[in-house]
Amino acid sequence: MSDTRGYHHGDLRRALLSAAVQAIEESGPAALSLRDLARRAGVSHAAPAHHFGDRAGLFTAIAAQGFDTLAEALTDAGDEMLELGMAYVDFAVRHRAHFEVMFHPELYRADDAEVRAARERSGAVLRAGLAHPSTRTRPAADGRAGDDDLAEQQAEVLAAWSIVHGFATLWLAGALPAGLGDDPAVVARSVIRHLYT
Amino acid sequence: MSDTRGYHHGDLRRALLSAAVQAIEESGPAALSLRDLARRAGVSHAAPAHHFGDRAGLFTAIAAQGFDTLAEALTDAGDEMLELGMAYVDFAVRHRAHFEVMFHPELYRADDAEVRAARERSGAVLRAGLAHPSTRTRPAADGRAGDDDLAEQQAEVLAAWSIVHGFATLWLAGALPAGLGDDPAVVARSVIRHLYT
DNA sequence: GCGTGCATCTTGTCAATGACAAGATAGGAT
DNA sequence: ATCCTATCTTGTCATTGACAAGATGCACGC
Repeated sequence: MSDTRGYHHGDLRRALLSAAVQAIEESGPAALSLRDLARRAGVSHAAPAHHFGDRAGLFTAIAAQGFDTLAEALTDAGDEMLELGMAYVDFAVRHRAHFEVMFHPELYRADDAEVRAARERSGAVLRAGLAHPSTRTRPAADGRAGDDDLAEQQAEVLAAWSIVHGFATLWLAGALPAGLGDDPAVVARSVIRHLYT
Repeated sequence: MSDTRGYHHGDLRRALLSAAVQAIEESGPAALSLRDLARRAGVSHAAPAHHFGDRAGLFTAIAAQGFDTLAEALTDAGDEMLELGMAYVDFAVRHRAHFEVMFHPELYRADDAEVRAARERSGAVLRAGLAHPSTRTRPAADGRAGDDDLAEQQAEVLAAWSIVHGFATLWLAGALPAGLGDDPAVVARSVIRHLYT
């Protein structure tokens, strides 16, 4: 029952999460008020506490959901660097609220089990995709696979992650100069390509 | 007089700014409390309002100060891409509080005159440095300087800005995997180099 | 059928906060 | 000396997060 009437809401947790995401998209995580959420859902001011404990608990749930969705989106994107990067930016823009919460660990309990698992999942997809031979800038032609190569590969993942994360963050912050159009994907593509000559 | 006693503080505005920066470094901008600042400075709870109006006013002052300091740091870094990028990351890490406020425009009045001027200053330094011929990946060997070239150059600036901003953000968020050491400069250098083969 | 246990939600309360209003103080200009 | 005004204080209000205690009703056992 997804009905919202009566003493028992029926699906309050989901309703609160959804309202929270919408509220965050409107005015950012800092402005989120538990009492406002309760009002939006039509329940009493203390109802959210039962499902999330406190504010940090709510953000923790959002972060977990976000890392899960990100892992899914990256998986669907395949293992080409360009597509992976585009998927990352696309996720950030389309799930702005989740994205902003995920990378503000002071808002939630980053050591929460669900969050850790979901984060690890998305991290693994990212690393796997970026480590794929076809996407390497230098395909390790010398055959050696020593420590240098490992460190090099890690730096490569970091560079790729940095550029897409940076672009997404700057875009969301409205820090980029005007005149780039309103489609982040178009700009992102030409930016990401710079990492591979 | 930098004394803090008596009815008139003497240098309250500066003291509040300094206390705010320290508080933000400790627990992030969201946790900042004007009343706590007042307590730290030893003044009444309403004293900050006179100098900054409201919370957004305080953040506006911090953002302006931040863009100013950034412009200075980038200017001192010269016009080589690698050094510019390192300076950007260095600024973010050493002035974490300013950096975090600057790129969260929902916290302050982004259209404030001082902020706009300071932001424009730092943006100009960034663009100038990154547009410097010696740092271009492809030095426009064909001689043509058409629209494509302009767009290309802009995308290059965006790519450079994105990678350093992304790295700094991820580092500050503690999102990067452990085992990278504790010196962001070392890692940043090897990350930034990926943008130029 | 029918209690009963427990998750779910409510009401009530408290300290902290941001914002605003009105008044006190002092440093400096005339 | 007097006033003027920036600076700071005291007082107040609505809002919020957190907590405590109680109400409600669904599900399950008998």
